[in-house]
Amino acid sequence: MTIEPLYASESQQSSTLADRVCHEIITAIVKGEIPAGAKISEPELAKTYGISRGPLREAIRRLEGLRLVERKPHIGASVVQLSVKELLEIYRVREALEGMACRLAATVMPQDEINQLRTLLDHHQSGIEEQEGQAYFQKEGDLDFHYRIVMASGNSKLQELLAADLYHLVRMYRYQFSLSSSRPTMALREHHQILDAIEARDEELAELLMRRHISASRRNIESKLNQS
Amino acid sequence: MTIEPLYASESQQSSTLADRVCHEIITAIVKGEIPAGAKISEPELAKTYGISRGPLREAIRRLEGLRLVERKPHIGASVVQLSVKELLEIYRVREALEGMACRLAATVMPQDEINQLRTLLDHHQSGIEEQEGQAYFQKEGDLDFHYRIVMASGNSKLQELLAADLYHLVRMYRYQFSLSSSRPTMALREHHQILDAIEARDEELAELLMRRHISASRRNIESKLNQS
DNA sequence: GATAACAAAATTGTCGACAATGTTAGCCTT
DNA sequence: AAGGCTAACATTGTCGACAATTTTGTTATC
Repeated sequence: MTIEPLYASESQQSSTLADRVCHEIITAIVKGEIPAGAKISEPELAKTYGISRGPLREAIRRLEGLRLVERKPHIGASVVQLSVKELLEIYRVREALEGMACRLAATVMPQDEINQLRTLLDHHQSGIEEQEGQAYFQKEGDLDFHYRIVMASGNSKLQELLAADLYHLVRMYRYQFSLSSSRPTMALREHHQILDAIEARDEELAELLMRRHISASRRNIESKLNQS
Repeated sequence: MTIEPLYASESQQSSTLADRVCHEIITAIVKGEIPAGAKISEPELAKTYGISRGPLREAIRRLEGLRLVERKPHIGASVVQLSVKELLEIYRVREALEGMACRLAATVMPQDEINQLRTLLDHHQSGIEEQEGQAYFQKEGDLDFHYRIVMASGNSKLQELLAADLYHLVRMYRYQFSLSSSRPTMALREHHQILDAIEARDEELAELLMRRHISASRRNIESKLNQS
C-alpha cells in the first residue's frame, strides 16, 4: 500500500500552455533542477518547453506571485535565493497559520478523516522503525500530515495560502538544504498528540500543540544552520 | 497635517506596462470601478489602458496570484465575487497572521515608531470626536494602524502576505459592502491597548489583544451580515 | 595596464496577426 | 412552439517580429 502525498497533484494537464508550463517550472524549481538564484532566460526556457515566449512570460508572472521567482524590469527573472532569515520567517508564518488551521480542524474535521490520518501516522511509524523510507517521512510525509490538517480546516483562504503558496517554498528549501527534521521520532509523537487534541475537539490545545510543534522545528533548523 | 495611509503607494510608475497597468487595475477593482463578479474582456481593457493584449494578459496573471480575479481556461477572467463565508475566512487568517505580527512587533518595534503610531491614533481620536473624517478612520485609518504593526514586525513574509496580498481583498470588501467598523470608539481603544502591550514589550499580551481585536471585528461583521 | 567611451550582441518588453475555443443567433426538425 | 443542429461571430490562446534596454566586448586614451 503506497500512500502518495495528497498535494502531489503534478502532471495535471491544463488546457493552456501557460498553466501547464507553470506547473512544470514549479516542479523544476522545487526539485532544484533550476537551481536557486539562477537567472531565468526566456528564450532558453521557451525552447526547453517547446513554447513561445508569450505563454512563458505569463507563467513567470504567476511564479512571481508565488514568490518562487523575482523579477526586475528589463533585467529578467531569477529563482529566489532564500536566506536563512527568510526560512525562519516562513516558519513564523506557518506557526501562525497552521496553528489556526489546527484550531479550526479540531472543530470541523470529520471522525473518519481523523481515523484515516491516524492510519497514515502509523505507516510513518513503521517507516521510521525500519529505518527505510525514512527519507520519505522526513521530506514529504511530514508535510503531508500538515497538508491534511490544513485541508481539514475547511478554510479556503488558509488552504490557498499554505498549500498552494507557502508549501512550495518549504519543499524547495528541503530539497535545497537537504533539511530533514532529524528528529522524526519526536515529530511523529507530536503529530499523534496534535491529532489527539483534534479528536478530543479541544481547539485550544490543538492550536497550542501545532504552534509548539512548528516552533520546535524552527528552533531545530535555527540551531542547525547557525552552527554551520 | 494630513496623514496619508502608508500603503497608498499607488501611482508608482514602473517601467513596464504590465506592472503599471497591473497596479491600475488593482485600484480599479478595489474601488469597485470594475465591479465584483464582472467579466474582464481583454480587448476592452486593452483599449481602456491603451496597451496591447500581451502585457495585459501578464497583468491578469499577477491579479490571479493576488486572488483578485479568477481565470477559467478559454472562458476568461472575472473579478472575484467574495462571499460572506470567504470574508469571514479572511478574518481568521488575519487573526492568525496579525496576531503573530503583533507578537513580533512587541519585541522589535523601535520606541520612536511606537511614539509615532501613538500620535497617529490621537489624530484618529480627534477625527472621531469631530464626527468628520470618520469615514477616513473607518475605511482607511483602521487598516493603516494594522499596516504599521505588520510592517513593524520586521518579518518580510508576513509583510508580503498581509500588506501586499490580503489587504487588497479587505479594502475591496470595505468599498463594496460599505463595511465600516461601526464601533470606531471601541476599536480605537483597542488599538491603544495593543500599542500599550507593544510598548511594554509584552509579546504574549500583544498577540492576544490583536487576536481579540480582529476576532471582535469578525463577529461584528458576522452579526451584521447575517441579519440582512 | 587600467579605465572610459563606444559599438555590437543578447535579452526583455511590446505589438499585431493567426489559430483554437467558446458563444450566440438563426434555422430546421419534431 | 420547443429543442437541437449549424454556421457566423466574438473571445481567448499562441506565435513570430520589431522596439527598447541592458549587457558584453572592443578600442582608444591616459
